[in-house]
Amino acid sequence: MKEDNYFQKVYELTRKIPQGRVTTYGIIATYLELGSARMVGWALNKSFSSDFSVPAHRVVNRKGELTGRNHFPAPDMMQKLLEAEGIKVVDNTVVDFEDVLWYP
DNA sequence: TAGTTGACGACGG
DNA sequence: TCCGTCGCCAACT
Repeated sequence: MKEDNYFQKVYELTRKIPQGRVTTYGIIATYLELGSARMVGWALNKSFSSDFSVPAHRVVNRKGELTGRNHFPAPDMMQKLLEAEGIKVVDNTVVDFEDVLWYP
């Protein structure tokens, strides 16, 4: 079990996302120099199997859409978690996306 | 060992 | 402006 691989870096950065804020796969990929946003999605997918403490619901695509909700235990879990933090979600998309967007 | 998949992003028509 | 295609790179089968 390597703790210093890029998967762990994604988890660590995701945990740093403040409550009530969101970020995108592309931002994480660029910040960690992963080379591809798909790697971030893959890492977060695996995060459910390795570490449930990763707030993956705060990571969306560049449009602000909750594309990852289908990979949660419940499809509406992601939206409920975001709304619980004060983020408005309509039609699986974050309202005022740029306003709540967080940069590392 | 090689091919396919995948929670995306950028670019072109 | 919207839709389709290509590229990214590691994990899985």
